[in-house]
Amino acid sequence: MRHSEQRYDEARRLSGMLIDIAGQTKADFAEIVAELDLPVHLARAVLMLDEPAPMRDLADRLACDRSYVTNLADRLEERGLVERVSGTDRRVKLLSLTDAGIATRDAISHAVAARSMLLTRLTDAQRAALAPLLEALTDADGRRSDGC
Amino acid sequence: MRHSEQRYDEARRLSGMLIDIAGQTKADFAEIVAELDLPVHLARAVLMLDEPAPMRDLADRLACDRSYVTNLADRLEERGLVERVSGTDRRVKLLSLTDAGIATRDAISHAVAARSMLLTRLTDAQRAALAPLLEALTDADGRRSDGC
DNA sequence: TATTGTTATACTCTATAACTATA
DNA sequence: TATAGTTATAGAGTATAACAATA
Repeated sequence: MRHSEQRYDEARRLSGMLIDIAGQTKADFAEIVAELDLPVHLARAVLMLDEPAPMRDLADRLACDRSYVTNLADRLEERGLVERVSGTDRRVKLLSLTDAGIATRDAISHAVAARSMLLTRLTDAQRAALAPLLEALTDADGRRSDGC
Repeated sequence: MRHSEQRYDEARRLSGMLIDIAGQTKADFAEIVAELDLPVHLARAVLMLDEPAPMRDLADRLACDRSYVTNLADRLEERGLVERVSGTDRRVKLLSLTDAGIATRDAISHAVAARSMLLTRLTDAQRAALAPLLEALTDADGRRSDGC
């Protein structure tokens, strides 16, 4: 089983690095938004609200339950970052960024741009080489195993 | 701020892919070990026990509290996969794989080797190109942001 | 006194189920 | 009847604090 062990070692080494790097990426994001006093989930929701969106859509995009989106929306509203606005279908509530929410979103964007490991540690050529490899690895099914 | 937005978009796209891929890698691992009826944390601990190790070491390597390692050890022991053996320092207990534990570890290894996305979706040349990019991204500090 | 492992407990995160209002 | 959001609650996962034994 020598061959299988070599294959295992290579897979373990690479996937270990991938998982570490993704973990670092998440941790960097967490650190950036912690300075804005935001838990990661709230920050992710803010970034998703480029356009006002039904809470149900948020639940789908974050891959979590509607009840948890209610929880997130409550906390975002307490902080004055979003407002619930009614849609034409009166069952639906859209989450819409307030001015403070827009400012927060922009602050997150700029901080990520300034500090991302992907930008600070790789040259343009390296990033150009990385992108197609990641695309090859990305599941065509669009299976999102991330999220909640 | 046009330039900053472009940088942000590129960082977001790449880090999104990285996080997705790492998530898929973790999900694949979870699926493999679920077939062996093992939660991910127990499986990770089994893979770490190539050599018998003090519980404290496990806590460090898994980046979680000693009390949680007690929990993991209890569950691994219930399944007959590890034994607690005393070290020369009688405060210390080493976790040591039983024969069943060794068989389980090997089963995990082989299944990972057979099914890893990294091996099935990338050519040898692509993996060779990926490795140095991941190394460039890997934190020199060895900061482990993964774990518990 | 400091460290290992254990116990009991509490907290965070997230989901499930039941409910209301609207379609 | 089915869907959007809410509420109350429960479960998993993990940490904290206090403790016993040993160094």
